[in-house]
Amino acid sequence: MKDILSVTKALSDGNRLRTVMALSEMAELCVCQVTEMLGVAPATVSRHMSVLQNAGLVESRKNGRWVYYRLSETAKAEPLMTVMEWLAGSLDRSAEIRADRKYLRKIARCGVARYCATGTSDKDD
Amino acid sequence: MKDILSVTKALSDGNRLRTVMALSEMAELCVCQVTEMLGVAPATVSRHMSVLQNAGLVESRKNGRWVYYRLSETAKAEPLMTVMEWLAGSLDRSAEIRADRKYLRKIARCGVARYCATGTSDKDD
DNA sequence: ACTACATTTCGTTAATTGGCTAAATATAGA
DNA sequence: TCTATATTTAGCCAATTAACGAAATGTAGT
Repeated sequence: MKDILSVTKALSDGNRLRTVMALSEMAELCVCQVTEMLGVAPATVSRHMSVLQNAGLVESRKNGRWVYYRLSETAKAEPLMTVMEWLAGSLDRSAEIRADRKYLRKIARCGVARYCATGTSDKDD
Repeated sequence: MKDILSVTKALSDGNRLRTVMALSEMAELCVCQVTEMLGVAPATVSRHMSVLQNAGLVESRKNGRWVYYRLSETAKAEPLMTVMEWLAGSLDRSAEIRADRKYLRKIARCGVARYCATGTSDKDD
């Protein structure tokens, strides 16, 4: 039962839910992008990602100074995918998730490295 | 997003997860049966049931002194059912859930009213 | 080696939560 | 009405957790 609980607990936090939804949109995100999206401290994001990773929901890939997270193969495989799809379906109507999506597209446009290096935020545009 | 969070939060506690699994087995259970199964105070069970009810996962029916809880129609309808099935599939291999099932059959045998009235437990048989 | 930056780990704090007991509420039966 | 039982609510306490800042770790470039 512990395995299941680690998954349901991982999905029981709003910021982690937003992150999972973002990853189902963007395929891959580095910590600094998620940090920007959520508007919390990098250390906080790092802990959230490790919770998601321990639950088996995401996998990571290191590239230089950056660590990219993506939905895990397990999470994309049945039957966990049905859960993800259910979340996606229900959350499509969420204003918060919609705002995240729009913002993520903006982040993606300026490129990860450039964004991280400058640290500038266009969130209030 | 609050709706989704209320569901994932409801499922992020071990005792509530055990209760949901029990309800997917037994169709209906009164608070005292769940109390016996979980081995916690009745007040604690009552609070757990209200969390599940607020999340829309269970519905209740009052009969005399007893309140029976069952999985809600919403919970049994798609797409939430896929989540429940996923939980069921994954938890089938859980020793804790198996023990609960066995114990619930014993509770069911002696009848709800009789069980609640006597308050005797056969848990250690 | 030194600097700069991304990420993680550590230590602390405030908020949340699951548990209990006690008290309140509701119902069945003497 | 009075008693017994089932459930809920309220109040409290201990454990968990999400957040932060500071410090540590790791990597790229000078």
